[in-house]
Amino acid sequence: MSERRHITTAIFYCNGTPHVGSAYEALAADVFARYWRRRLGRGRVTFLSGTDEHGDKIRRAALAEDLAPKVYTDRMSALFREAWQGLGVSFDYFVRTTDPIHERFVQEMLRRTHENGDLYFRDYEGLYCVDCERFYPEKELSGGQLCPVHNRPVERISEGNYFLRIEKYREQVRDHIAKNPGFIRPERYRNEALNMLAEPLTDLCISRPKSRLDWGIELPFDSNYVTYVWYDAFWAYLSVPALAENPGDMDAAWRRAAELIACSEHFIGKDILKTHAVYWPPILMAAGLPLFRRLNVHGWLNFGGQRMSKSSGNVRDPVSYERAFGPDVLRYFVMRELVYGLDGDFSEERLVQRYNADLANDLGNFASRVLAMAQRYCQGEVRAVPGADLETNLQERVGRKIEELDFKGALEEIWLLIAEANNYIVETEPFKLAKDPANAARVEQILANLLEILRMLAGFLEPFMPVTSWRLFELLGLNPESDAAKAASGEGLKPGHRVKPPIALFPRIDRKPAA
RNA sequence: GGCGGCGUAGCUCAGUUGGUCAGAGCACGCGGCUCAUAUCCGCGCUGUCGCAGGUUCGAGUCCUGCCGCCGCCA
Repeated sequence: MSERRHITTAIFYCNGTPHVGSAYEALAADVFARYWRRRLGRGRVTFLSGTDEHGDKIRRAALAEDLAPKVYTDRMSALFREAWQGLGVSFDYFVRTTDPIHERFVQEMLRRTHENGDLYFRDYEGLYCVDCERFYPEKELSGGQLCPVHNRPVERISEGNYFLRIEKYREQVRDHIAKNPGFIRPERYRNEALNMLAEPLTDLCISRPKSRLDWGIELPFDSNYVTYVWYDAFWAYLSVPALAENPGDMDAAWRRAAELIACSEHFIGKDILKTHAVYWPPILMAAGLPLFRRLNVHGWLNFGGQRMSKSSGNVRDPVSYERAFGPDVLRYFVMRELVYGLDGDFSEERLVQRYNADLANDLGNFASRVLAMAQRYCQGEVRAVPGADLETNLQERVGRKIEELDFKGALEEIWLLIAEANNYIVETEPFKLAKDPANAARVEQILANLLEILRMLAGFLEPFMPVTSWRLFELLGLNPESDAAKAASGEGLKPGHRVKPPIALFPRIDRKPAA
């Protein structure tokens, strides 16, 4: 089958540093991407993240530090890229909206949309909030002339601008959502989207006059204007990967973009549901492209019960957690603790609890005791063919849960296997049998089975905990690259294979480390 | 103003279409084992499932009202 997936995180607006909330999104998308890579093969999956670098707010932030916008965004964008890399986020593309390739693609899109006749020019006068980068109708303003979001004065601005006809596509979009239950998920967000599409839409203003703001992509048909930042940013999902293979051939790139969007799984936060459920589909249609495959909407990550945000000052640097607790720990925590789609709470105390209970006591200790026994009773050698009676459909159950975005449930399934395996040790008592040489064969069989379970665990864990998975494969004397792929298949350990002595993968944390 | 969600053991939460669903994990207590990171295994513990009514043979599970949080739209 020619099934493909194009998985994207939001294109992060880089006027601030990455925090645990944005990391959560990148991590969820990464688990999903890693899962599909194993399922479909590397060549059939692309995974993209990136930064959104145009617009007034960025220009002002740069100005405040006395920097040229591009110099400023070079720096900010690198922070995101490095943070994701530090967390093991395995993107294939990290797209910057200031990338010349992206800009070229956006201009092509503008040309096509213009030719299709869905752009028009008109004068517009309204009350504008610089921070929101949008106009407000008078009745939405709070306290007379204040922006309802930022509580600061709006400016009256009159200017000609280009608009995109989106009301024209509203019925079509609504039908699509109504007829495709999985298109927006979880379902609560699908219902909200349908609600938003119940009333007529105001056409989207997609330009800014250069006289007011020149930090943007120039319209190919009017050099006095640049695109509005939102309109530009959506296309980061497609621009660079579409042009990557055929830098010179716009028609080929356009066909590639059509393929990519049709298999796109967007991961976004609920704050940008409207832009993605209501605006993005008509924008695509106006450009003559198919719709994306799915929108996967997640909730907020609170910190100690409070909304995590730059303004409340409780943002945390996600990478510092990896440094303090070790690789994969933040990944494990947010995937295991939070229900995708719902708001969740993040706290260091919970993280330590999870770490000790699940990682140190269950997973780490299990690996340790199995490898120790293999060493002590079999000199680190596999001496029997692992039993065929081992759990076989776990693979399927875990996979289904990941596809449904039930990351928490998938991990619970995996931990059930650890519990069963621990139980198996208690029931069979290999450490007792080993005291009598007559039981050697039985002990060797039990250990072969246990090592095989460890091997399967290493495979199941890879999407969630890539470093841990890697280490487990190494401890098992296997090659993380080549052997990981067959982890869950029947190709298990063979007699004669040697494994290594245990190391403490997750040392218990007795006191809170200074993070 | 309109629409929607949430409120279940000390803590964090699961709970499909109404009938062994009153649950899981953590924490706590007792017992077992000693291969293992004082880890593992077994048993136990606490709840009027926000409040008040209603439908039903039977309701966390449906309906109404109320209280307390929180979203979205306008």
